Amino acid sequence: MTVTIRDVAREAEVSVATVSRVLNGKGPAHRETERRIQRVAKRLRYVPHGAARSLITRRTNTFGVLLPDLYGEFFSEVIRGIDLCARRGGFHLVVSSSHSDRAETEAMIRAMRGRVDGMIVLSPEETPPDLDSNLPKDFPAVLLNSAPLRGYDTIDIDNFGGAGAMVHHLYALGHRRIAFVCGPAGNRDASERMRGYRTAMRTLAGAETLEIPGDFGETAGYDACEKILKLRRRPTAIFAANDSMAIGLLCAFREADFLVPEDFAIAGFDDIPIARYVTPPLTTVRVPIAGLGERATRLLFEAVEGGAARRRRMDVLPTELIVRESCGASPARAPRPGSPIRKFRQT
Amino acid sequence: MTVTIRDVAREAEVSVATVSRVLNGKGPAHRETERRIQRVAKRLRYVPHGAARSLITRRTNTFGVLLPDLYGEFFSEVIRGIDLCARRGGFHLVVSSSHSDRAETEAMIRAMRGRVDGMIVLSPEETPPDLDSNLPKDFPAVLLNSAPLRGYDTIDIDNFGGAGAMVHHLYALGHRRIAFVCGPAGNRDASERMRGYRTAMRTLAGAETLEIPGDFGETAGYDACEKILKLRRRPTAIFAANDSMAIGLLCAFREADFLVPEDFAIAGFDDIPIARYVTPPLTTVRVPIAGLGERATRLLFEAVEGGAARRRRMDVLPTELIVRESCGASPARAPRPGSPIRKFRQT
DNA sequence: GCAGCTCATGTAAACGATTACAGAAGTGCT
DNA sequence: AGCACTTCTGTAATCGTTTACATGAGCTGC
Repeated sequence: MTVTIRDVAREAEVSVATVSRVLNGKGPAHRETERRIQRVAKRLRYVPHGAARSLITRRTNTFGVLLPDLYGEFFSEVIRGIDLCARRGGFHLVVSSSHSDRAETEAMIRAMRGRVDGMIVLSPEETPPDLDSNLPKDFPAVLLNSAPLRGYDTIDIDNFGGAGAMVHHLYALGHRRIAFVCGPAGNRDASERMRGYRTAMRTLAGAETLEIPGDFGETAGYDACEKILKLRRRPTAIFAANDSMAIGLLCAFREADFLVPEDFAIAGFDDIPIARYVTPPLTTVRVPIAGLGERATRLLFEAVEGGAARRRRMDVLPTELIVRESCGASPARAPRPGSPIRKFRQT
Repeated sequence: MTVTIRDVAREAEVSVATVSRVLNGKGPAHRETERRIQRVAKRLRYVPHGAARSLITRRTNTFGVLLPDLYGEFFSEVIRGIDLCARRGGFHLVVSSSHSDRAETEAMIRAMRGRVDGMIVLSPEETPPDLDSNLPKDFPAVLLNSAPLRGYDTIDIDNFGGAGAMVHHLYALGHRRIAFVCGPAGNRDASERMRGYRTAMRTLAGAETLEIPGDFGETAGYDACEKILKLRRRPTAIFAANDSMAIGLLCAFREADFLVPEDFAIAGFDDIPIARYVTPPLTTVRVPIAGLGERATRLLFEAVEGGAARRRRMDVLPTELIVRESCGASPARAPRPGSPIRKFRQT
């Protein structure tokens, strides 16, 4: 049906071995034969069959990436980091999202065997998927945003420290009633951020805790606003467990005609690219998202080359407090005289 | 090295054929044998080799997706649509971004042969990549956002019509000097949108055209603001060729203490998810982004099943004008009395 | 005139699965 | 007994490559 190396060989009146050698530039070949083979291959539109090739070479030059979901800027940035680094090493990517169904996730992992040389698994769940029973022994894999798992490299973010830093920042600005909009239950990033929030709040004199449920989506932030406005004793600052929810909050407060940061300080977490472009620009905790993907990929390259004996790594990437305007702490800008916003500020 | 079906067969004291049958649930098998094989397979951590399997079955259950770049919300939405539809049909995805280098793009296309059953190629360039010489004859492929290419299904967006609709909307709001922030040169979506802008402007009495270069990135929008403020004769409305640039504009005008929509009306194109959450919510042209991916995938399924004889399709998806607040035309909301924003509005 | 070399090419064995076909064993029926 | 039939299992071909090894031709140098 489709044209194979045999067809090229027959047409060019040589053996398949010669065709293979010529097309891969290995071994010696007569100038004339070479040209003939190239010409025939082009005419027949011959494209080598990847599966067949990687079956014999035991190399796919491909990495697998397993994500919980492809939605949102966070994941797209992670993939971007991975892709950048992978292509630099001449590798392709198989991306699969698993929709947080455990059985499906593990089925996907199995399906990658023989198609990829290594995997990056982004598993935000509290307990990482069972790689051991779904992958051959010593299969190179790196876990992202995950609890450590023996036998595999893991990369984690300092969610705990980042959340603590943000709480201290808000406290230093004079806020005492600081609400926290939680992430989804069972999500490790979410629970670590919450733990950071709680721990920090406990150490601060006069700090009043308030936790509002959420799920990392813009809508959850939007809904949280309503809940907050119903309270008798409203918080003065709201710390969302991620930027998407913070943006939802921003939007909701604007619609309700409240001002940020004057009426409420709002902070996020992640520093997704859009965060600096919203109004007001979002104070947040920067997570080196693309860097995360890049580092994972580098580790994976090491794992693929290093073999089984290699020592596993367990990195925790630092986060960084990014102060913009949504909490009222940015360095004062001089308003253009006579601009409407100036009057507004004087109100 | 890694465990194969032979190892399982040997350990379970049966032939490889039996192991294959049992593990795939095909053909009859003794209860006892079945259990034994399952047990051995689990103990040995046997995972079938994808390449080997798909070599003989001539099925990979995988689609390839070729993107120009993984950056930004647009592409992540497209992939999401594709993924959703593909997984519904039990298919995986190989995603590759090609960084707008033609040679690399075509190398990627070739590399997919034998690894995927079909491809979706998102080629925003003016001239689509040369699929014919890089794919076997009759290889199923769908082109997205592309000029029609014979032999392949193509899906396009009504960029021209959408841009025209936006211009008419702005004109109807009283704007006459309407600037357009262009997309990157050589990009088809960008040039079609520009063509729509120009054509519409030409038909409208008193409309003054102004074109500012751009590249679809937030920064380009940001920079466009500066250029506009330097003009003696400033436009009253600015139509950005995509939402990212519109968001950059929003941010820049806010920093320069101008008001949107009071001082400048700003419109975008795409309706990326974040567009309704920025301040003010962005008036834009909705492109059914995820739907685009979904439709492409459905076509691809058809192409894979339908074979070569199948008639190729050439769809153009409609766009929709989404009126929010960034052009001042939204249905008036009643400001909460006494809210600071109210005073501000009266200024 | 032949060993020894290089160069160009062919032969055939992998790689790890699936599956058509055949064979063996058991059962029921005439 | 013999036959047909079912049920289970094994043998071996196959998918499309790569590559170790063999082969043969042509050359050099003695």
